[in-house]
Amino acid sequence: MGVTERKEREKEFKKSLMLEAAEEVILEKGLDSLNMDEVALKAEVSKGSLYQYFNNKNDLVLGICNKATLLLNEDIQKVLTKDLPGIDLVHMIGATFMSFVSEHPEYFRAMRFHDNLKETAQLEDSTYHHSCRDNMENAFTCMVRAIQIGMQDGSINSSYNPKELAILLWATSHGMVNMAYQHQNAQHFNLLDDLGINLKSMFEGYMKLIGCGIATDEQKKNYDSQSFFEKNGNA
Amino acid sequence: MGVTERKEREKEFKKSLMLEAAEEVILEKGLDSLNMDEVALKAEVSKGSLYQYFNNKNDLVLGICNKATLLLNEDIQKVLTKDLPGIDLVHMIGATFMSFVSEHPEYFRAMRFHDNLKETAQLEDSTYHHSCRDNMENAFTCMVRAIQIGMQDGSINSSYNPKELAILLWATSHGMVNMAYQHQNAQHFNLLDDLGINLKSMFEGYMKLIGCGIATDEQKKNYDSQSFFEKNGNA
DNA sequence: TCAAAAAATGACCATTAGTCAGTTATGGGA
DNA sequence: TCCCATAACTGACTAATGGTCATTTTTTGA
Repeated sequence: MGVTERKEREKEFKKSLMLEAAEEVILEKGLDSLNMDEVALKAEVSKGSLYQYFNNKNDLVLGICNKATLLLNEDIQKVLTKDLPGIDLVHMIGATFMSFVSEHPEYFRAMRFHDNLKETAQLEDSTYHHSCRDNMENAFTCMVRAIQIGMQDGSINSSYNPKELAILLWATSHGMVNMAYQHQNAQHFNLLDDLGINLKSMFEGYMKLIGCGIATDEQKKNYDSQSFFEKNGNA
Repeated sequence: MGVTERKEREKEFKKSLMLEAAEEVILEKGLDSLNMDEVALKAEVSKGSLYQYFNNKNDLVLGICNKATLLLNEDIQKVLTKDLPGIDLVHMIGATFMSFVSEHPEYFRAMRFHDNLKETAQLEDSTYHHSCRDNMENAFTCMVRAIQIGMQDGSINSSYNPKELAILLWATSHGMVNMAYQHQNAQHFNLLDDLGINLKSMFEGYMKLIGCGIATDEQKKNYDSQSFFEKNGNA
């Protein structure tokens, strides 16, 4: 028969239409003023139908976050296929994240929404939570891989622990991307206003910073390489 | 008489009581489930009174953000009074931010709320918006000063533009602080779970990163020092 | 053609931000 | 001390919106 399979496909298709309607609303009015009645109207279904496909409003937004993390993860994985020194892969992963957010601000909003929900207990009743988390973990693993490649080919200082370094790069690049997002999307974000900003070259500045550091050579001997994580196994 | 002055003081005092009530609610239930009825109840005033002191719910949260930014700014300014090399001042400013967020998660939430509102038009009808912005700008200026001091005393590489470097450090340290916040406050934030984390030493890792960079010496000659901002004045 | 199952609907409910007409408290002048 | 004008306070009310569910419509397979 294959009826159930066909229904499943149709269901997924209808879901995707509803997600697209929601994305449009977010692009137009922002995530804060997303409301279910409007999504239903835009998707040309009733509110009740909407709730047949999504558990609740959070679930709907996490559905968008799921698309976002899938897309980002795909882009980042593609970077790892390139035959380049590890440091360049790290660079490209960061640049990929940067342009992803610039091109899809509504996806970044959905991803921040997911981060915010992590503070609450409401995450469990979404079908998308685990998928979003897995996608981001996968992307993070790509960063670790790029670092490991760099340590092997001699382009990245191998005195770091790869995963620990990945965490630092993950956190700092999120900070950069977030600032870029705000500069692009927030009317009241003034920090960069009195400087002519080119986001691409600001990111290059970031890469230079983590590449070379800010200390003078005289200072550098004061730094050592010990891990910043507690060792679990010792007394 | 001084009656109006006294009334003004009393009004400020009552405002502060209401803000404290709101902070308690945020600490207990999180910012998302903050509701005005509960704040009114906790502050032992009617809802109507609450709205006589604050324009709306956003205004109330920005009132907390105002306290937060005042406090943070005060802490950061104190750092600049120390007689230390500039690089150490930068270090201390970051560490100050880090422990501020760790000790006052509800204040950090309010600050993120403010950042989020910057994307909307709703900011104008808050009395606190400009104050919050000024406080953060002030803290940012402290970072610039610390960098300038470091360039003069030879502890920071002076090939950077101080303000541009401050922006990079501002963004990246926000990223670090945000990750630390999530690790401490979000049940569903798993990224650091399989590592024993000590936030203080993770921050040291960050300082080492921006201090020394990640590249090998061989790689470093590939970086140059050009500004990442467009020059405004040229053709 | 028909009955059972699945899907869709929108009126309805509950919560909560924000309002406002009416009440109470305050302060200064007679 | 009384009185009234002003300021402060109150909570019932409205509007908006997330979420539900009894009913209707559509689909399916015999």
